[in-house]
Formats: sequence, structure tokens, C-alpha cells
Amino acid sequence: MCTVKDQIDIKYVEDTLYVLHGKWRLSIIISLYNGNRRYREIARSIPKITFTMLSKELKFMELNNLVKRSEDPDFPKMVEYELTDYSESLYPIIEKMLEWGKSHRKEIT
Amino acid sequence: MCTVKDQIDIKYVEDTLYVLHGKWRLSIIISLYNGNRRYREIARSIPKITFTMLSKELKFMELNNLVKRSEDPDFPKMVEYELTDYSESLYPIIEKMLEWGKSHRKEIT
DNA sequence: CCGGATCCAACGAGATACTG
DNA sequence: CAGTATCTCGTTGGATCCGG
Repeated sequence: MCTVKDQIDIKYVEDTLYVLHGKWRLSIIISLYNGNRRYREIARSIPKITFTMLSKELKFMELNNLVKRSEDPDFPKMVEYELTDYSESLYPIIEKMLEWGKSHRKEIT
Repeated sequence: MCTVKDQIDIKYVEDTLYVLHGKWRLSIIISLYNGNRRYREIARSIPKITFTMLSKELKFMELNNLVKRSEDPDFPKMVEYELTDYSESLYPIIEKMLEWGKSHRKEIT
């Protein structure tokens, strides 16, 4: 017993990973953090994402309570998304990832 | 400008994601955090991982400076792995993920 | 403007068999 | 004991076309 840190229970970390899983989900959350709300706005803020993927992800995220969707049915139709308390609570994780990424920035492919 | 948080630059977060990517990498890092060192020991500590995947991941992680490998060529051969400073520095992220997972524990399929 | 439906390509991951 | 080499397969992601 010479470690000072507690044992880490992988299953809780896996739960977190489940929510963050996929190529685009974190990008979308960050886009919303950064103040984007409208569908097109979000799409434009994330380089290379396609409408198809954005739709799929937003759908999943709505079902899993990560975003809240509201719609103004006038024409042209306007849809806005916002983070929920649930996804807001992911902020500390993203913050740590940002810090780590900044510290270790180097060419990656 | 009514947000208190800074804008998050997705590219740094993506760098971090690159290092943590894959089904098993984080489990392996956590296993090493938890004090496992030998190949078999690591394998036994991660439910359902196969030798194939463990080998592939450890190989990748060695090449990317996430683990250090040392070998005792006597018979039976013994190989030990340990985390590097580089991967140790991921601890704050994992810690936040653990906290989040604990707070939001619920059935996930 | 905001998507859904469909189909296809690419990649990650597992099974199996073999080696120093 | 500690791996490697293939091969197959399921899942993810992307392109394209269509609808409210």
C-alpha cells in the first residue's frame, strides 16, 4: 500500500464515456457552450460536420436529455437548441481536457 | 457578451480525445493507476478485454509515450508496464469523469 | 430552414491460430 | 509468459435524395 491515490472504479468512467461517445458529440456541446443555438449556426461552427451527422447527434442528445430543443414554426422555420443542466455539468471534464490539450499541444497527423 | 465562461477551443479538446480514443485505452490507464503492472495482471483486471486488444493498445501506447515497457527475459518471461509522466498528467481528467459518472449513475443498457 | 430515410464505405474490434 | 498475424464482422460515419 504505497499509493496515495484512491482506486478508480472504471465503471463510472465508462458511464461518462457513454455520454461523450462519438466523433461529434463533444464538439456540439462545446459549440453550445460557446453560445451557438440555431441549427445552421451550430453546423457552421463545427468544421466538416455534415447535416446528417448533426441531426443524428442532436436527436440522440435530445432523447438523452443533453440538449433541449425549441421550435418556432413560422416560415422560415427556426429551431434552437440549448444545453440542459445535465450537460452543463460536464463542464469540469471539458475544462480539464482543454487544459491538458493546451499543455501537450503537438502535431498529430 | 453575457457569458462568464471563456470560449472553448475545440481543437485542444480533440487532441486530448485522440490520446484517450478507443474502447480500452482508458481502462488500461486506470488499471495501471490502480497498481497493476504485469501483462496478465492488467488483462485480468479489465473484464472482457482480449489479449489481442490489450497487445494492440499497449503497443500504441508505448509508441505514443503513454506507457513504459520493461522486460525481464528470464523464463518465464516477465514484462511490466508503467505510466509515464505524460499519461500521469491525465489524472485530473479521469478524476472529473469519475466524479461525473458517480453523480449521474443510472442504468445504461 | 430543418431535417428524415436510405444506402454504402471505412474503421474498430473480436476470433482464431501461431511464435519466441 | 507475452505476445503477433490475419481474417471477419458489426458499428459509425458520410453522401445523396426527399419531405414538412
